[in-house]
Amino acid sequence: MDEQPRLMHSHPGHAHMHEGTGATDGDARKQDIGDILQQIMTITDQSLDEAQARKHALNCHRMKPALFNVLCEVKEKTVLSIRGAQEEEPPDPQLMRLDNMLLAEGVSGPEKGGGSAAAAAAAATGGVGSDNSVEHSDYRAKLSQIRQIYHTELEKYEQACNEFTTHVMNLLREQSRTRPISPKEIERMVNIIHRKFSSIQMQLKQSTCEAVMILRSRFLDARRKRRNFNKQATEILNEYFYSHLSNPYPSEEAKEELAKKCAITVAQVHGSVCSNWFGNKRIRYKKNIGKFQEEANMYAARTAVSAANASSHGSQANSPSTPNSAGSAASFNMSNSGDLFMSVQSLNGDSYQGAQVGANVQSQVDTLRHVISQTGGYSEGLTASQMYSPQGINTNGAWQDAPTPSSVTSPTEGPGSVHSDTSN
DNA sequence: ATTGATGATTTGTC
DNA sequence: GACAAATCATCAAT
Repeated sequence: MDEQPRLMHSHPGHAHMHEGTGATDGDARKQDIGDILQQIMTITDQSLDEAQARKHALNCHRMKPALFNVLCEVKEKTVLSIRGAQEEEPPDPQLMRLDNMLLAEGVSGPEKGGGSAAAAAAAATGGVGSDNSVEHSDYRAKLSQIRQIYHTELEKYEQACNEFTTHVMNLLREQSRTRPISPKEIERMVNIIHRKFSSIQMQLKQSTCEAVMILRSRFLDARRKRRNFNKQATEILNEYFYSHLSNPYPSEEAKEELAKKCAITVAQVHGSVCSNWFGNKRIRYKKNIGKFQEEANMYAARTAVSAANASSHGSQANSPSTPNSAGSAASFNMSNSGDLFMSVQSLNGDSYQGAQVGANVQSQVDTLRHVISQTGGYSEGLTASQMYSPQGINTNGAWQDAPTPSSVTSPTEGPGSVHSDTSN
């Protein structure tokens, strides 16, 4: 600013002739610019009170009502056209999809902290599948983290949206004093704002969905990561399987019981693991019985022992001298087993003695039958077909229609390379 | 690295 | 919904 005078005075004698006009003219212009700059510099200070004053002045202007009416008329015409162009847009399918997914994943939707806590507690007290439940809780922790972030962000957006909306509405209301603004227009504006914010929300939802998907792929899909059952678990399952060989379909309760006994992972929900196991076992056993012969013998023998021991408690005066499986099994000849079987049938059918008793005996019979078929394998087909009538014992023809253990192999040649199984 | 065993999932049927 | 069958994917021994 103070350069101007210096500039002026630095060349005093240069332009003699035009000194008068030129100097005064330039001086004035520069003074104007200076004023303008000054105004610009102070405009922020003015804007608050001075603008308010001006606005007030305008509102009080005598021409104002007339002008306002004119504006209203103009507006009337344009609003019509605007109203025509304005349409209700349906809910975005993309957004709906995201919403549904978030709901399904438990990110949005009702808080279920109590539920998950209860589940965790149950898993803990159940004492089963420590590693899997740990994995699961890890997953849940991550999920709830995502959930929390999502909610705080959403809330932030919501708040910002509301703030902005009220701000705009105030502004519009204020302006409506000087220019005609219908409530409809305000509403429209609010809609526009909401749409903008919802598009931001959609981005949030999108990224949340992505995060959840990644989490899923890292944890839940890792459920495919196989952990072999421990020996004890397989043993228990095998025991059940081979002692119910004629009908290896454990009931819900049985499955639950087995799952509990096996202490297999938390995935035992609804005994699905058991179902898997029995499904696999059935199919694989049936597919290649020879391969399972040894195992079958082992378990059959083992359960036969316990069965024999158990029954020796009662009327059956079996000497406890030899807990040898072969011995006890061999002690039953064919007719005997048949009788026993028949008695079991009648017992099952007639009496209310309690399901467990029947099932117990039944499993013993299964086991014994198996052992007998193994030990007395020399008379093959005849014995097998005569020994028990499969149709009678099981309600499910499918399993029994498949090759029966007794009729297929003899133990000596069984395990190794009996069947040239092209099936595998 | 290969391979058999095995738990889990998918697909189709009833 | 349960099951069988096929298939996938991993484990574990070699």
